[in-house]
Amino acid sequence: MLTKAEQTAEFIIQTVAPIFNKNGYAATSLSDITKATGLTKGAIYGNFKNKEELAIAAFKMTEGNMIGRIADHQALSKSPIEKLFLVTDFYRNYYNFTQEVGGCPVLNMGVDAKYQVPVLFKHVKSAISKIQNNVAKLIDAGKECKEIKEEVDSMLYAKRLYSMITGAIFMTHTMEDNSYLLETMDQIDAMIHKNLKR
Amino acid sequence: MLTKAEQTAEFIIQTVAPIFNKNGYAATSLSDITKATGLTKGAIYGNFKNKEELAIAAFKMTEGNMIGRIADHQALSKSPIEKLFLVTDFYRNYYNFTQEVGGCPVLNMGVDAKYQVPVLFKHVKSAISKIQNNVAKLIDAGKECKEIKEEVDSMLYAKRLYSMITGAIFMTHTMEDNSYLLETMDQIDAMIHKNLKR
DNA sequence: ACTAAAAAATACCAATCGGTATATTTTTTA
DNA sequence: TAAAAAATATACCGATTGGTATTTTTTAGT
Repeated sequence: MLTKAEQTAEFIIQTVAPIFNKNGYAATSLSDITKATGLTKGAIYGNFKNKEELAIAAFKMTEGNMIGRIADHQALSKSPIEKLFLVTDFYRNYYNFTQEVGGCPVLNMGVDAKYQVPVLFKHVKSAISKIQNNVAKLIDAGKECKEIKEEVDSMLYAKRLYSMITGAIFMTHTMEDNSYLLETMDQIDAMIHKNLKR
Repeated sequence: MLTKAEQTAEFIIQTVAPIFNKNGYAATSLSDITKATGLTKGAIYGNFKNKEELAIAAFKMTEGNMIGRIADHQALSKSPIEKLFLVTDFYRNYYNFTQEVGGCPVLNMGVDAKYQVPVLFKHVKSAISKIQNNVAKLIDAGKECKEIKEEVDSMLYAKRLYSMITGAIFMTHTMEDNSYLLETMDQIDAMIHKNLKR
């Protein structure tokens, strides 16, 4: 059973995560946080050391949730190459998904935290590495079960894939046009068929 | 001849642009601005209505400068398809180029201004449109002089191209790894050769 | 060189910032 | 159910925020 404090901490994180994600670290004030949660500074600082720690906790929660959802979606197939297609399939709905959390946390915090919140920025980098490594492992697994060409550079394609995805996320969010995301996923699927599939 | 005020305004913009670009709008304070310029608030507010107007002026300057450099680089060839290759060539050096100005203004401000500074955000969107339209026009010109296949959707490819570029910019900046940019430009060049070239 | 106008510096404003010490309330345990 | 402990609220802190009114300095025209 969760203690009261654990419940409150979780509630604060859930409430505050989209605010940090939308507005960025500096533009999110303690009064934004107390207003949104209906709690006072006492409750906030009783559960978190300071604003930075809260922002990091919020990012980690959103990131974990996101990675969890990708993993769940990948579980729909046993085949590595099919899991790859399920990744693009996941990102096809990413515009809707990110509306609830106020945009892509990796993109937003990658830009926002870089010169402002170095510790948070490290978490962003490690989130990117996680996702990329997941894709690279998928490609390697695909090689082993003869679905994917032996000669493909798995890390190169993992980086290509995630770079294209991130670009599409930025473009659909700033141009408010989902076609970037959809188009890019088609493009990636074609790339998988042409360059990876054996 | 420029008046004193015009000189000062220009100096302020030049000094302040990289700061806004790095730190974002909210995280750039008036004291950051006065400290960097060596001027006082009186001088700042004598030349700009408020912080927002200054941030917009700074973005427009950096954006104009960037677009100007792309245009200059494109001028190295008369051939539309060669100009396309010169675009990727430009972005191959983008990591160095953006170090001086503190990152990519379109990416940084696109993320930063979205929920914070709507007017600035509009300028970002229009900057993206400008670049994309430039690429689309290049493709159209390439069709007319029989360098590029008649059937290619020029706007589709312009969007693809810029989306990939932006993704690469984000990735090299946050992972601090220039290979994303270089790799993506190779990938785009290959795409031009395979899908666009006649 | 003198003067009018423009520009920049100074001094100030209320509001808000992140954070803390203390008091009060709520929860847990005996 | 009473006491101890945990959690939350209150009240406050100095520093900083963006912005303005006023004074001083600098520039430009004659």
